[in-house]
Amino acid sequence: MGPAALRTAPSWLINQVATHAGRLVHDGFAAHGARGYHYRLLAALHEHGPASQADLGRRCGIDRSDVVAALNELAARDLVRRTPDPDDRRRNVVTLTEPGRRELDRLTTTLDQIQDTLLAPLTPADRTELTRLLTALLDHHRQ
Amino acid sequence: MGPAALRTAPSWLINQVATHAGRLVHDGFAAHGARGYHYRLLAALHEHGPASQADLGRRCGIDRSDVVAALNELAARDLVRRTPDPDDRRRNVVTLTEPGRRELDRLTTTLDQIQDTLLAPLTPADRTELTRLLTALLDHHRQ
DNA sequence: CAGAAATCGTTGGCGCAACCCACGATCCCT
DNA sequence: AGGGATCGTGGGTTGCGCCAACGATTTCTG
Repeated sequence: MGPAALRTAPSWLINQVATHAGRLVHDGFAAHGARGYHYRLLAALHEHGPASQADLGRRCGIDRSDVVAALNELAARDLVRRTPDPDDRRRNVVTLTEPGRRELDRLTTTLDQIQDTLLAPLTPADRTELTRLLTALLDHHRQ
Repeated sequence: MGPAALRTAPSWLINQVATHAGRLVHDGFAAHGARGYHYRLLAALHEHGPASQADLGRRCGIDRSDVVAALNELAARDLVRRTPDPDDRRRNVVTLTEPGRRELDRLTTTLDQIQDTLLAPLTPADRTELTRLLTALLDHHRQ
């Protein structure tokens, strides 16, 4: 699959692997009625505590407008609570609920299993090496 | 950017790097009025010669219906020619035109430069290693 | 302190990639 | 002669990443 001129291009390889990984994550999350944005938001809330929507967006690298939609869906399932911020009436304070924390745990478990599936063909040393290389790329291309 | 729980997950790292790479490719191709599908189709035509649309789709891993749209755009710019197949009237024979070959050359040059930009922080040995690891993942996840 | 500038939540939109389904036309195999 | 597969095409959907604009509010600043 894919022209030979591309099969050796790292940008192509990365894209293909990312597509496969994305399918795994998508399917795994879909079984819980969730998607990537939901997990990111729940995880960010769990790690740094309640935050405004704009802050959440910055933490997760999600656009403010997309945060709105994802939070609507999370709030509809009571995984998250939106409260007006008394100190700044422009803001909402978003809080992780107890069901939200449990759902996050389930999604995290799913995600861990996916890592194993994804990295199945690699030795532990190779996995470390891959992480190192990807991290180096990411750090460099992040200013 | 991104919850800490994700920052070490390979699926996340791969996705982030793929997003950066995708932006580079997108911008580079956009300067030529092209996108990923266009390049893939042109490259496949150049490598294996004329083909039916369905064959092209299989070569490139692009859905038949998406091949139609992309070929419409390529044909409108005379980069590709669609001819009814005399041996099978269901099929079109898609051919790379001379302008198409030249455009492919330009896109290939652009893509090569992008690889350098993308892999800038890695030593030659690291680049080889990254390619090896990604290829291993890709091979494994194709049954 | 008043007015300008920035921020926040929200709505609505765009593009790309990857899919799916259904149709009529055509071909292939029994 | 039929049934089943294949082909091109048109119509959708989803996820993710963006951008523009708006009214409400807060902060900065002159």
